[in-house]
Amino acid sequence: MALRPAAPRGDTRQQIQQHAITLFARAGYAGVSVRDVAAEVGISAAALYHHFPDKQALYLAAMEHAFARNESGILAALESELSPLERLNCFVTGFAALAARDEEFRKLMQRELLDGDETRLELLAGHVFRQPHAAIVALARELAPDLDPYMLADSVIGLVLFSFQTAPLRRHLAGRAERPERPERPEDIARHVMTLLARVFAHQDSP
Amino acid sequence: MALRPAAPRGDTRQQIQQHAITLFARAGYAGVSVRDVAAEVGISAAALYHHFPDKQALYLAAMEHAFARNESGILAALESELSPLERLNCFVTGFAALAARDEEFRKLMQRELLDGDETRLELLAGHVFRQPHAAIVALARELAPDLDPYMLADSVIGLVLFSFQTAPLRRHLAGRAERPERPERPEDIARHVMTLLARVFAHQDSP
DNA sequence: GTCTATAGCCTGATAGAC
DNA sequence: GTCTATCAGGCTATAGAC
Repeated sequence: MALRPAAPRGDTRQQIQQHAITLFARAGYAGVSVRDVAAEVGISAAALYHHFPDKQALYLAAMEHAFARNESGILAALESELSPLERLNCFVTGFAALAARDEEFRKLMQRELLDGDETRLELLAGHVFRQPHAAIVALARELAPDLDPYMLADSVIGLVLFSFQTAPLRRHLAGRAERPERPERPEDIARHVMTLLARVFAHQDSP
Repeated sequence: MALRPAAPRGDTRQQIQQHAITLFARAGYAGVSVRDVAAEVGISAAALYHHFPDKQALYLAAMEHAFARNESGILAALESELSPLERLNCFVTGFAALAARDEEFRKLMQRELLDGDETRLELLAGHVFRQPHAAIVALARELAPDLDPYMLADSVIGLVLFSFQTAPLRRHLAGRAERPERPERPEDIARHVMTLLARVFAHQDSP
């Protein structure tokens, strides 16, 4: 230790990626300039171009980094030995926690759904959605064989994510007096979603 | 008639708004230049500035136009004299049809949820969400008094919208062989959502 | 690996003729 | 109401010194 001056290592590239994630999540691809990212890192734009060939490559690398850092956590909950409903609960709880914890990740997903070309959608699918989605489809088949498992899987993910998407709109919707100022805790969202889903699955068990 | 040359009236302003909606929905505020809009309309950028003081005002006017043109349709379904569940069904069906019919409108909503400042979120809430949301909250209170009506209202809207949001991701998710090529008809989405919700509400009626 | 400097283009916005 | 011409500044990306 103490061999290196003060802060940085040879990881300028990773630092750039990290700041790029922050800015791209906040303002989107077109809303962020290469200069913006460089300034945030504390280097010149020319220096940044030493690490990435162009803006597109920087963006792609940032996305890959943002998606990869959440890859492991999502799937784990779905692979345990618990009962189907308990596995679903683990996923919903974990996914809500993730969406709350890594807002940049969530916003980048939303932006890709709007702007992503085939390359970037494939990146998003491969790193984030494909495996959990398949696992939830399988779960859906077990829990509600009479429903379309694909649509149901979409719905599960959508129920969790939409609560976060609409968060900025909330205070414009309710009468402030009537609506208590809720901090939108991810546990509350997860519990709500699981309440709905439990009823959906319970229905056919006692028709 | 035949008093006017060929096509245009004094509605250049509206034509600009219409093309602005198209472009802003496709690429977002930062991704569209004033020149882009002008070119699409077939006039110069300077001419456009005769109708709007600056880009921001153009964007706001375009949003207002896009939101206002869908204002009336959304609420109607919720105000009929049908039973609560039937009213909900009318809303879900109508909202899904709207989301499918006016993709620009849907994308602009998504973009505002990501980028909207307080002014623009208030615009979105006032024109699109406030009244239907309140009506669904009231419906939720009737149909499931033991659930949080606000979260439930969010969930209803989210269930419908998320299916459209994730549409571009679909073909990257499923094994093509396993997954039939579905054109994602809004009726199918509405029926699926209502199947889920009917089970949610049925549960307490026969516990 | 970082800098300054700069090329070449695009941007929002304006001036003034018609 | 529309145009051409233009401004000042920002953009991506590169060149070349250190």
